[in-house]
Amino acid sequence: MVSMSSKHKIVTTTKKQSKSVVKKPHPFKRSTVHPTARKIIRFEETETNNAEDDEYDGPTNHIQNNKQQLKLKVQSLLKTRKTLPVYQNKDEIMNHLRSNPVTVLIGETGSGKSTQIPQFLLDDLYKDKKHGSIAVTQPRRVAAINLATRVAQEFGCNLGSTVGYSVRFDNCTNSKTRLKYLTDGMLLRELMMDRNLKEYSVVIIDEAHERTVLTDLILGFLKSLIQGPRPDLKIIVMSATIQAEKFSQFFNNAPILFVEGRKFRVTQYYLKAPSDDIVDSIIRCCVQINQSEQMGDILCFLPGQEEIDKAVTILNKVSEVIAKETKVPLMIGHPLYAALSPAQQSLVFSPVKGFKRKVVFSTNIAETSVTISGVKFVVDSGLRKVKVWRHQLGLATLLTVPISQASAMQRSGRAGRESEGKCYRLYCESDYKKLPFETEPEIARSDVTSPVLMLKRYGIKDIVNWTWFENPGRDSLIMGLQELYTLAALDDSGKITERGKNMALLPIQPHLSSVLIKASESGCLSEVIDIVSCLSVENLLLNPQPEERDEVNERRLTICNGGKRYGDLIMLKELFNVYFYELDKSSSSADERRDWCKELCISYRGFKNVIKVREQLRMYCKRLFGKNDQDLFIAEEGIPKIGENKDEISKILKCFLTGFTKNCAIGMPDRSYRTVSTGETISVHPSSMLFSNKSCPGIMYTEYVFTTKGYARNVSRIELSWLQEVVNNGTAVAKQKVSE
DNA sequence: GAGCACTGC
Repeated sequence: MVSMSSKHKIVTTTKKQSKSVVKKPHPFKRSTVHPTARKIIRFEETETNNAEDDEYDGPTNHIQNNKQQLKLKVQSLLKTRKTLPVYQNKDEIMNHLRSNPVTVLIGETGSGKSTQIPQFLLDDLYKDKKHGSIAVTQPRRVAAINLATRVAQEFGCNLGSTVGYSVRFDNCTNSKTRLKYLTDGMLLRELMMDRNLKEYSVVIIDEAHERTVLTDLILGFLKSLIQGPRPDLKIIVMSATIQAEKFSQFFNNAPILFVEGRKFRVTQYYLKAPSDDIVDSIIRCCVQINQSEQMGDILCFLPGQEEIDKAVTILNKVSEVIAKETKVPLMIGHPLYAALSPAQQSLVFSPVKGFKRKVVFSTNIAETSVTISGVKFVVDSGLRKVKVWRHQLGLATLLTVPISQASAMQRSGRAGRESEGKCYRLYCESDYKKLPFETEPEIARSDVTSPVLMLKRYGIKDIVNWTWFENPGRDSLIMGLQELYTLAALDDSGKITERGKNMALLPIQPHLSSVLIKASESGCLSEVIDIVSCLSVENLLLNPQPEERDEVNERRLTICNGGKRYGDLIMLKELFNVYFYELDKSSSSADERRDWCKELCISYRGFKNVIKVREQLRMYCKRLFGKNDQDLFIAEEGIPKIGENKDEISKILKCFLTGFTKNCAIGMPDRSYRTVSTGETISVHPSSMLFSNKSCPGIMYTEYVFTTKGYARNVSRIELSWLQEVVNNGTAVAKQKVSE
């Protein structure tokens, strides 16, 4: 038990799952777990696997049940609720929550904090006939939806009535909603529209320990609210690990409550000497587990796709040989990372049949976002990949770095969800002790242009001294402010401009917002919306396997005549046109579109998201710029053929140039490119349409990434005269704003 | 001739 100073109240809980309910597993037989334990884990799970995520496809017509059905469901669920640690300590917890404006609640996995506490508070609201509703924020969409669904059942209402949720593209609430689960991005958006959050009497920040940029921002806003216009607002910070002190101190030493969860013991094993080949070590470890341990699946954490693909290939080769020679289970290796198609991802959830053992090689995705049942052994490389933003250079670097102790704990915990487990750490115990306690928060290594714009939109004058939960640092903030000034979102005095206000409301990064606004002034909004939509969807263009790379490139080039000459932005528009107009107009089935995506190695699911983003952007543009359907739909008469219209292409690319003036490089006589900002050499990324085209006078790119060397991604050809034009106009805009 | 973790509006 954790000991804390007297100001902190400790709530211990009821008996842990006793050993007696877990039958001792027979060697090489899947261990049996007490049915109650399984139930709790399943019901309490706030996360879900990506297979379900794939099923989820935007606004859904949720099943409406009648009162009798709802009541029956409530009764059947109540039994399970009563076994939850939070439920059993209800009175003690509620006394604290009632008597303190801010409470930090540390609840381990399986404690029931995310489902039960909001309901207790809801009961209070009704009992006391109080106004206002409860917001519970989540870092992920799926979690918000699943929690709301579960809690609506427990509470006995239809989803979207008293209990509802709100995530991008899907608002499932009505005027009667009193308990709302929402992503932290959604709450920030609500804050922009209603600065005092007057709708709410309670705000709960769940999973605060993950320390996403958006969660950190919300914490800052909440503190300024309770110190100012909303002293009555009740705040509960929920976290899974021990960052409690930091949260407590931020909120003037708010009390900390501990609620134990239900989890099983995980034994740790370390290497005697450090490993120099992590893939080799991980394979050896799996083979060893397979030979000496009881049945149960293995989950391995590796830093990235490269190591994972390598490990899967080796394991599946080795495993077959070993299983033939000795009487051990056949190991089946599966990769798991975000860039895999949903179908490939879902393979990790299907249980293996027969005398086999599933081995999943995963990135960090399995640390929080995806839960795989049946895992009894975790093998941890102790490494992860992290994107670090260098604000001085305006460039992102992708580094492989050691994880933190908190992260190592989280990874090993994945072995103890259903029964006792084992965790093999492929590093020395002495090295473990040298690891940082906590992962560096995201905001400290991210581009803060967008957060700064949000604060400016909210009316914060002194950004550096704002109530930051974690101040990203003066230099980083000043770079953000400068960036916004160049985008004409701020004027000379640092005040937000009308343009800046619109930029803050658009659901895309500031640079792209700026491009969109320029496009609405230049009369090419419809085309630019299509391209921006493609750019804001991750993993739209997948990497072809090496053996089919040339073939896929050839196919893409055949379709994209404009892209061949003008680069990747125009290519995206050409691909969009085929997907949206040609395939649709020939009334082709979904299958045909799916095949087309497959042939070109494009994510089908990604394109569906592109359509959603496009719809949303069109709606915002109508509202913000007073555009009507005609402005937007004018290009839709007939099938647009962007590749044949030179003037149109220049117009579009010039719009992008206003947002990415800094991201340009000039062609040198030796055919290399030098950036306009620092004069450094930059290479066109080999995935670009312009990779083999060495004759551009200049290039513009939306991303500058350093891996083995500096690479420009999403590259377009530009004329040097355009650059001059835009720079002149840009200063003109800034000057005009000052004189206003 | 590269190869990139994860979210969110």
